[in-house]
Order: sequence, then C-alpha cells, then structure tokens
Amino acid sequence: MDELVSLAKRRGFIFQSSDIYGGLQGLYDYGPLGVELKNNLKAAWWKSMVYDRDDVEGIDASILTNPLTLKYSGHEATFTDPLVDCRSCKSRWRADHLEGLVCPSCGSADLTEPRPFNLMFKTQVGPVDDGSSFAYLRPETAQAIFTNFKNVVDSTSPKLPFGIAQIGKAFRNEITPRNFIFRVREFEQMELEFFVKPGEDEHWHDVWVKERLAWWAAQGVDSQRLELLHVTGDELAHYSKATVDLMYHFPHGVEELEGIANRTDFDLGSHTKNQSDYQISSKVDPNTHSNAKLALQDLESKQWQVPFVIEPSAGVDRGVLAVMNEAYEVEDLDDGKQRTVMHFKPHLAPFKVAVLPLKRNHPEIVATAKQIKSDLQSLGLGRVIYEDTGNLGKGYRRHDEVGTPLCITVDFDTIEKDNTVTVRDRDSMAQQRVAIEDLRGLVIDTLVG
RNA sequence: GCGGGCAUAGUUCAAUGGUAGAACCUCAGCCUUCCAAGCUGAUGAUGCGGGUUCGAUCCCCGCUGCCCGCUCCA
Repeated sequence: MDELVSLAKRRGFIFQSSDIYGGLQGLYDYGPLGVELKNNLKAAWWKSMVYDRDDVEGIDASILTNPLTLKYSGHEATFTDPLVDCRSCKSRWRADHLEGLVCPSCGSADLTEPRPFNLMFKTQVGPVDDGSSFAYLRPETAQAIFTNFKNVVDSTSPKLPFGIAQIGKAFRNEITPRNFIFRVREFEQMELEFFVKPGEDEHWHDVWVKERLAWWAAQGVDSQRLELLHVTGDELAHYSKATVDLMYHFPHGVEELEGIANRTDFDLGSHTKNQSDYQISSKVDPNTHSNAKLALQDLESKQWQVPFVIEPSAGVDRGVLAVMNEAYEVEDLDDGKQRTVMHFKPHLAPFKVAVLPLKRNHPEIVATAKQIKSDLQSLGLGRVIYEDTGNLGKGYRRHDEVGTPLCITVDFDTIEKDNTVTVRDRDSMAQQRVAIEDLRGLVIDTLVG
C-alpha cells in the first residue's frame, strides 16, 4: 500500500486534499493522471450499463437532498449510531449492540452515556443559519433514483425489467476514515437500480452478480482476487432482503468493492403515496408527504405493483484503488535492473499514447512528433501526450510507470528515409517499425480492439 | 471519538540546542541519444501554533494529518 500511495502522489494520480494546509481527514484529490484513470473507469461502467444495453437510462441528480427523502428512506433513523465508550478498556461499542450495560470486551460496567453519531452531513439552505431550513449531503446516490422514478418512467416509458443508472458523489461522516482512498468521507458511487417484477427478483439478483464479476474482470480486476460474500442476518442493511458483496483483496485486507443488494420493494414502497393501494411486501413507515405514485401497472393482470429492485452499487474510488493494485508490478529485467509497470487495460490508461522525439532540439523530428501527437489525439480515444524527454529509455520507463500502452518514437530515419516510426509496447517492451500512415489503425486496434 | 505509533526536499535516507547534507527524481543546456547513459548547471525540506531558551528542526504543550486496533462499509 505504501508503494502505491507513494507512486500515486509522485506521478500525479492522487493527493491529500487541502494538502498545503495540513490536509483534511478522509479526503483526497485526484491529480492529472488520476482524473483520467477515474474518468475512464466511470466511462467504462456507463458504457456497460447504459450504452451497451437497451433497458437502462441514466440520470445525474443533486447532491443536496430534501430531509424528507432521507427520512422516508430510513437513513435518518439508521445512519445515527449511538456509541458508548468503555472507560476501563477504552473500547467503543454501538449501544444497540450491547447486551446489558457491560463492556463485551472486559466486562466493566464503567461505560459512558450513549452519544449519537450522525453519519450524514448537514448544511443550511438559504442565507440564514437558524436551523429552520437544512439539507443533507446524500449518503448514497440511490435515493435520487427512487425519487426520480416517476419522472424517468413518464419521460421514457420503459417496460419491466429496466434500470436507472447514476454515477456521483456521496458523503458519509465516517467515524474513522482509513486506508488511503478506501474509506473516505467524500466518495463516488456507480449505482444501478434495476427494477423487476416481484417474484423475479432472486433471478435478477443472480444475473447481476455474474454481470458485475465479468465487468470487473474486464477492468483488470481478476475474479481470482474477488470473493463473494453472502451477507446474512444482522449484517444486512435495513433495506435489504439479500446482499452479495464482492470482496476484493485490497493491500490492507479483504474488503468490499461492490455490493449487489436485493432491496425488494422497500424503497419505492417507502417513497410512494397511497401505500395501502399496493401489496407492499416490505415493512415501510407510513408516508404522508410523497405526491407521486411509484408503481407500475402489470399489463396482464391490470394490477398496479410496486417493482422490486436489484442494486449493484460500486465504489468508484475503491475501484480505482483495486485497478491500480492489480496493475502495479515491479519487474526484474534481464540486465539486472528493474522497472515499475502499471499494466492498466488500455481503455483505462491515463495516457493512451506517448509520442517521443529522438532528439528534442531537432526541428524536423520535433515537428513530425507533434504532428503525430495531434493526429492521434484527434481520434478521440483519450489523452495522447508529447513526451519531450532528453532520453528515450527514461521516457519509456516513465510511461511504464503510469501505464501508457504505446510509445511512438520519431527518429532520423523517419524524416530522412521512410516515414516510419518505432512503436514500443508497454507490456512486452517489443518494438516494431510502423509507417506513419498506419498509426491510426494500430492505435485504434490497441485501444478498442 | 478512544488507545498506541509516526511526521526532515517529489521519493528514500542523513544530521544538529548555533548556516539542515546526500542519492534518486525533476528542470535547463550539450551529444545522430531506442530501454532510467554521460557531462555542465539549477530548483527544492524540518506539517501548523504556542512555550522554555540568547538561539528550537531537535526539549515541552496543543492542533492537524498519516499508519495500527475498536467501529464502519461504496
């Protein structure tokens, strides 16, 4: 982990937030390469979830959230954990997990009073901070999908089963942010809410677990390093009938990368008006505020039903960490030296191609290299960079370390003889001469093929 | 939030109650230079605040951040 953190900072992937003022606990900023990597990961998810399917639409909702949304979602009740400290052994416990008034660790009864710990951030809305008008920063992106359910249905007329996808920031006032970007207070989620007919939920739950494993494998996160955890009993979230966690072997331990939950009809049932009109299977609190009917009519039975929902919910930052961890490798070379390589899948690599002039003060070589850079950039496949280093070997190693799949070198033969360049492959270190006119095709094959 | 540990250039390490050094990295220049080469030169640090002291990076206190445990989970 230390090596990853060091590389992330040195090469411009991830920085401590508010660094020059001593940082702010549990917050990180993405640098020039990190933002490319993260955007690429999100784009891959969006492509897989929205573009490659015909049954999913996307949204992008507000972060500030009406407290009623989080009242009816159950978050106001469940995201406030009463905590007690044991004065004897200095351990901390959730008050609702204690059996009797003794410390489970040392048996002491010398406990502090329970103190509420609110995991949701609040902020005031409007100029006057008198507490009369406030909003929460959303603790998950999911709720805005449920509150937009009717809007999306009315505007796109989907048929069950169908999904609504969203990528965005969420905020939790974690007790202990820890482990680099694994547990942070401001993070990004990629969530799909996939609505299905009641009774088909378990089938679709299985389908989505398989789908998500395949997607992570396509991002370079080997299924060998993912474990399925079937969450049971007390561990289940308040909304969930069944949850399968994808547990990844992070550098600091095996922890959750994504959760795929069967949220049943809890959410739409909680947020809909006229709850008694439907056969809601979940235990929901009476809703006296909603003005929307979050149900669909079954075409055969003519009955109005609240759909069940399957939720694959992935952490973007955790995904970045997993992808970086998978890609990181220190290789021993034949000459006794080492090289550090990030073996990113090409579609995730921050830089797609680096173009290097053999000699940086030779006008024709430089001009040709810059022309190739510009030409390949116009393909729109991601960032192409002109690498003006004084030493080719150094340039290659530098791009190994940030995972650039291809390096293109312009030399004297390019301009004096045959219009060819050297193309050097990151993983094999193999080089081949390629005509400039064939570069576009080669790059497309490498990045898209 | 509680308990424990840590904090010196971008990185890895030195040193000292009295001008904070090095290597690598980075930057500029030279070289027809294809896997971190060479030569020349340059930039760059004691996390923040207070105290003790003639003088604090060093000793003391507070804060902040990071790491480990409790807890939490995308």
